Amino acid sequence: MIKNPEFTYKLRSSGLRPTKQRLKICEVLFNREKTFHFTVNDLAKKISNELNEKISLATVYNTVHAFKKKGYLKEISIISSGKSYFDTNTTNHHHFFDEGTSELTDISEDKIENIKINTSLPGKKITTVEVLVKVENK
Amino acid sequence: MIKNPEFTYKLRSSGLRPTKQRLKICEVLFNREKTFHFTVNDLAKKISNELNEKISLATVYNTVHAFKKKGYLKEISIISSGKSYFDTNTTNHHHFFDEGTSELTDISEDKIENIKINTSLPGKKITTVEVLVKVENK
DNA sequence: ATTCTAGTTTAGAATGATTATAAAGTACTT
DNA sequence: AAGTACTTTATAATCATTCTAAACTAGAAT
Repeated sequence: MIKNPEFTYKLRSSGLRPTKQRLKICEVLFNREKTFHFTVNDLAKKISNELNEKISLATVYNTVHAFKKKGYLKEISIISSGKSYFDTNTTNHHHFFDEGTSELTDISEDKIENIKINTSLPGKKITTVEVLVKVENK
Repeated sequence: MIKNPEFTYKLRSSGLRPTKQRLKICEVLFNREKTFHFTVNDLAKKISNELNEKISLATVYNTVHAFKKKGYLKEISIISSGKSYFDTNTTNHHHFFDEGTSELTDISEDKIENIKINTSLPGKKITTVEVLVKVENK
């Protein structure tokens, strides 16, 4: 259980002012055992449940992005710019994603060797395994 | 090079009326050698370049969804519902994605055996490899 | 302590992708 | 040729996200 002073230090040492909004967001995000997966909206809701005064949605957005830039958060998902991508290749296959150009290229299934997953979720069965290989210019 | 009569048949046989809009969209999507990755907007632009009369954007959306439902298109990306997901786990790791509940669960990197990719893109280097394991109820 | 300044927060407007609506049009059966 | 269910369409509505510009505040300088 990390406490306030530590968050203050953490923020300050990365060049972010430890405002009360940011400290609160730290508490919500990092005072937990398990990983937290969330959308900005999830987070905003969680905050307003735990707090009397509210933090502006814009601030939550700002903070999440600031934390991401400092490496305290990772953005999951691959192409998540509010657009859906479609593919005329409906077979199981994988993708290269060029981080510079945002271009996708197919990787046919047989180019990636059988993926062994040594863990499982109780009561669930696997439907698909998708690999995304992110690339950038050499 | 698939021709119009074949698309007409294809559509009809899956219960979709072969309207001229759908036939045009078929041409744009399926008369090509390489896989086509696109957003609805990309597709709409491509159509209006090749066509005098325009097809309404709503129709392009409708058609893409109809084709997806029939299995003629695949939606790429993993979580692409116009939201970004963030993760407090900033280490390299993978995910289970529950298609029923949309929940994400981490898979730590050591639970998936080293992935061999027997292909490459010229001039590019790999930065990350992400695996998404989609699951559903047994 | 007070002042100053750059960094922050905020409400609300703006944007962009997507979905909903409901009226007009069309394919296909009879 | 007519009827009906399926389609298309323009436009409005919605939702996530970003922008804006004014008010606020942390920490440095005085």
